[in-house]
Amino acid sequence: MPTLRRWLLKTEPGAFSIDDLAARGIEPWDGVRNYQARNFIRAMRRGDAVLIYHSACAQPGVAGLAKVAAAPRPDPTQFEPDSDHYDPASRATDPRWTLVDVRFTRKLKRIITLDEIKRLPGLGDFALTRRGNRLSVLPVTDAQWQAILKLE
DNA sequence: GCCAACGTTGGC
DNA sequence: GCCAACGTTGGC
Repeated sequence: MPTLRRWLLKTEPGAFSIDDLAARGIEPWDGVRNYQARNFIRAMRRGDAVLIYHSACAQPGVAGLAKVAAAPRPDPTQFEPDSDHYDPASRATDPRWTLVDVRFTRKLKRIITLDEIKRLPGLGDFALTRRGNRLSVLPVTDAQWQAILKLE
């Protein structure tokens, strides 16, 4: 039995919020165009647990929980000329960008804010609270996961 | 809307 | 391969 891992996915709620994910059930997490984030996506496995994080909004923070619904697969939007995420340099024989399908688990009772998370002691090295943090997909340790959810 | 951080691009 | 310019992210 492989170890299930934990991740954090950012989304701008103005574009796609936890409520949108709740309504959709499963959503292909497309449009990630950063190599470090992509490499984390490629490391994901079906069943991995995910924190859904609202960014670039009035109250940045963790809004809900989800799971990786299936193994990573090529992001089809990279081949769609009309897509904002079109990448003319990507080849079908060797797709550059990858996505996972994300399944809604539940919405938190309240937003656990970035400010609260920053104040947590003992988080260790955490990409979310690192200076200049811009990664939209990042790993979460068991200890970080538990410390964050304990705030709910 | 501002701006710091930081990834990417492209001239050389 | 260097590095300045540029674009994007995201907190505030």
